Amino acid sequence: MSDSFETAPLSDANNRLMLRNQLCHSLYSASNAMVRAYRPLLEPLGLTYPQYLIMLALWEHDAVPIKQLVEDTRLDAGTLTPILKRLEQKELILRRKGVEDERQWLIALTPAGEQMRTQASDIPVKLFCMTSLTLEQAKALKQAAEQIYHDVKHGTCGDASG
Amino acid sequence: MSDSFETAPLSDANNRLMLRNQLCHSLYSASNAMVRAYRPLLEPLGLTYPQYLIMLALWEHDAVPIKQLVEDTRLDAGTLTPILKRLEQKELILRRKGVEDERQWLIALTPAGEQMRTQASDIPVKLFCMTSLTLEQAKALKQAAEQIYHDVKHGTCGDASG
DNA sequence: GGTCAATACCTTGTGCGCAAAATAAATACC
DNA sequence: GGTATTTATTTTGCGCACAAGGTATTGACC
Repeated sequence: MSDSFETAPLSDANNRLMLRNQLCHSLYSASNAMVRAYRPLLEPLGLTYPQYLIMLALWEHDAVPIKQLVEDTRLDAGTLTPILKRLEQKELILRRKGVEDERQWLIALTPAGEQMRTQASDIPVKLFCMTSLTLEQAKALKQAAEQIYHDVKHGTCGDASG
Repeated sequence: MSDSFETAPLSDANNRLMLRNQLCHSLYSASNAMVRAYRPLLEPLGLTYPQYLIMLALWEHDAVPIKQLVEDTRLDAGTLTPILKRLEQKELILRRKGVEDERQWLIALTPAGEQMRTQASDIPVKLFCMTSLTLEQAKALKQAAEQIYHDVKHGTCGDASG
C-alpha cells in the first residue's frame, strides 16, 4: 500500500508485480509523455521527436555516415532509413554516396537544415520549464537513465545483482 | 566538452542542443532499451511489454472497464483497443458488456490469464538484476520519472521554471 | 584472384503511440 | 420526452521500434 519500490519487498511476489512499484512503468510512461510534450514545440519545425534527434546529431557532426547517426542517436538502423527519407523529402538533409566506401551513405544538412538550428535553440529550455525538476534531480535522473541504458543495452544479466 | 547538463549552460545555445547534454535523449533511449530487455523475459509468456502492463493491471484489479486500464497502465485508449484484441485472441482475457452502463466493456482475466501471474512473478527481479542501479538510485529515478510524467502529462508550461 | 566472412545499409512485417474523427450509449436540460 | 452535451470506446492514418532477412561492397585469407 505504501510507495515501496519494485525490488523492495523481494519476498513478496504480489507487491513486486504491482504497477505502482515498477520503475520501468514510470520510465516508460515518462518517456512517452515527454515525446508528447515535445510535439507542440516541434510542430512549428515540422519535425517529430526522432527526426529532431537526427537534426541534433547533424548539427554537431555534419556529413556523417548512417552508422554514426545510429551511434549518436541510439536509434536502430532499420528505423533510421525511413526517417532519413522523410527528412530528405523536407529538404533538410542530403544523401551522398561515400567516396572511399561505396557502401556508406553520407548524410549532410542542406542550408535549410542548418538554418533550422536557430529556431530550435530554445526548445530544450522550454521543455525543462515544463517540469518542476531541480537541476540536481535532473542530473541524477540523466545519470541513472544513462546507467540503465548501458547496463541493459545488450540484454545480458550482469553479476551486479546483489 | 564536459558532461554538462542540458540546462546548465543556459547562455549557450550550442551546448544546450548537444545530444549528450539532453536528459530527454537519455530517458528516451533508456526506455527503449528497457523494453528491448523485457523481450526475452516476456517471450516465454508470449507477451509484449505493453501487453504485460495490461496483465499487471488486471492481476491487481480484475473485471474492470477499459477506462480504468487506461488510467492504470497510462496507455492511450486508442492504443489499448488493438492490444486487448490480441490478448483476447491469446485467450488471456474476456470482454463483457457492462450491465449498468452499456457503453462500458469489462475486461476480465481467463483462468489462463490468472495462472500466468505465477510465471511472471520473477520478471521484475530479473530485469532489475540486469542493471547496476542501487536501490537508492532506482528509487530516485522512479520518483523523478513520476514527477516528469505528471508535470508534462498535459503539456502546459508551468511556472516552476526557475 | 577467387572464395568467404564481415560490414553498411535497406526491406518487410508486426506491434505500438497517438491525434483526430466516428459511433453509440448515458446524462443534462428544457 | 426530445434535443444537446458528455462519456466510453473504436476506427483511421501516420510515424516509430525493431527483429529477421536481403543486397551489395569491402576486406581477409588462401
